[in-house]
Amino acid sequence: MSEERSLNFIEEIVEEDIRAGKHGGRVLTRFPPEPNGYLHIGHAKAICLNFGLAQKYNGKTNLRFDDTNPTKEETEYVDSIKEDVKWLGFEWAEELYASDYFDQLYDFAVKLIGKGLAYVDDSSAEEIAAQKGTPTEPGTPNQYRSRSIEENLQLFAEMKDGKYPDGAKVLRAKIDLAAPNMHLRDPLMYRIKHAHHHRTGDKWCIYPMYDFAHGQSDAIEQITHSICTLEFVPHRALYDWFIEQLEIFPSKQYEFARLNMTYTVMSKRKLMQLVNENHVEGWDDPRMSTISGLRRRGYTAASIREFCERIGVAKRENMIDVGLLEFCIREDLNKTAWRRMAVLDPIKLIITNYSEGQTETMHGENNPEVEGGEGGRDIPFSKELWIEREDFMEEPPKKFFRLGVGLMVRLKSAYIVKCEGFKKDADGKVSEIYCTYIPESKSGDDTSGIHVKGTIHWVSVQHAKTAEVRLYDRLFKVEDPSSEEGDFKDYLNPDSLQILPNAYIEPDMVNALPGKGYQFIRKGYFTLDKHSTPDKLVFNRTVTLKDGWVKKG
RNA sequence: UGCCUGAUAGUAUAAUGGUAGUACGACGGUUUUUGGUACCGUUUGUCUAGGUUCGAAUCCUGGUCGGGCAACCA
Repeated sequence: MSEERSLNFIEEIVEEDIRAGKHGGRVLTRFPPEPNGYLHIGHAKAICLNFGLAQKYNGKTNLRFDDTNPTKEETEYVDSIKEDVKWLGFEWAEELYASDYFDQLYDFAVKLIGKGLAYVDDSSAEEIAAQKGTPTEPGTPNQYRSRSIEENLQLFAEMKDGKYPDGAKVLRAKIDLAAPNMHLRDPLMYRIKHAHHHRTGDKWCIYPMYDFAHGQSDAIEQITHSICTLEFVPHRALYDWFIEQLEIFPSKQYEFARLNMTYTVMSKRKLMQLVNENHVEGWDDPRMSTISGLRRRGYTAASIREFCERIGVAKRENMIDVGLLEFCIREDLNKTAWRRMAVLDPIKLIITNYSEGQTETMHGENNPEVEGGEGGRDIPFSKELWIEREDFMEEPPKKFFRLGVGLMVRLKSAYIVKCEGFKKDADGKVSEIYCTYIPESKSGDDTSGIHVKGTIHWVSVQHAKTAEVRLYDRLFKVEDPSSEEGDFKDYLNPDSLQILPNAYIEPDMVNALPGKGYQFIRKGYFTLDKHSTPDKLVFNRTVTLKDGWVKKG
């Protein structure tokens, strides 16, 4: 197959570089998360991009933790990030940390001071902000800007040695206070933070800023293509400036548009708020856009990779319909999930002409999408069955292919039945449905000659097992909660989780495997929740089946 | 008022001066022991005004609209 697939703009850059013999054709990318939260589907896009690029062009990818702010970073996050990247199916060449380079970064800073390109500033944060000017007015230099190299060297060493409290001094690059690009107006390189670092402990009390750590780390690792999101475009000039002045490996930064998805939020800050304020059960709540949440919900790694492939990579702002993610998981699960029957909202159906106490064993295949069905399982059948309440109507409309008095349906993998009547309880609610079955219509051995439009699922009352089933809906009521008036949490969907404590499942489901997807026929795809136990089975609905039946009138 | 970016069906994404294509969605149909799947079909698009050219989504100029930038965050 030589199916021609078009390249995205980053692949074009890489191919051009390879063609030009840049770096001897070597490709080395990196995925550089800050370990201050859990990874979400937006990170998955970056992961697939970075690792995918390396795979495609015989390169490698480093996993580098951008841990330059000790007050926000924790080992718990490091561990979850590694787990998520692995689960997505990628292997990094090296596991690295920006904090591994603190000594080297310190030397880089000394070098810049020595070149007269950095100075220690005693101003407060407010003063520095004020002196930076505004986008339309240039900044103004202060008295510290003209300190001698010797004085700067000494002061910076003292900063490192812990002689000053937090905020007393910073190290700044001496570039241009009138630069149109605000990031070039003498940006901060180091700040004092007497804080414990999750890896370097108390060794340091000064920590480099992002701009004086990221590009330098890229250069140290000899990253060829440093890919990040659009908000870093204005940082690129600084990225290049430091590399040039330091005379280190010329890594290049390229930017793509981050992923936005409808009906969710995609920033660690907001996701953390949802967790901390208990709007969700945790970072891995199945409604969260986190990788761990999607995994617990029943999404497969393959479906997420496919999603990242389909959304593409470009430089324009985008808002992806969450429906595309749902399409990807349905497409995957349709081919792999075993079919089972479960009744979520039960009502009893009694077959009046079926003998009391009689049972039969029906057979159902595991997966009709696969040749041979991938084997099958036995399904016990008896006089009393649970069926879905919505599969019966007292006054069915014209195209209702389910039950109503006088209507016939096929019970999946069993007999055709005809509805003869029903009973209501004291509240006027339908409590039992009465049918007769057609003995000649047994599945696989049907000589009745009868053809019905509808097939419904069922579970034998005396053989049914119970399970808790959790139905998830979108977390927010609006497409883009972040762009709405007021707080994004005002737009949370109050009905995003519906718990059904007593659903009936066919007995074979006690053998359900954790991590495997099942299709509850006609209801959707489900998977075992992490809190499920043999005594109390708990299933999460991953996604519904596409519903082509639109009620009319 | 400055600088940086971007603009192609509803949503994404191709077409790299030469027939505007693909996917998801929507709509309609065929098949079906899941109103699922599969298959077939239909629908809708180059922000705008000029210019260059035999020919412009693509190149040039002006405008319009969107996003980002003034954290001791990344």
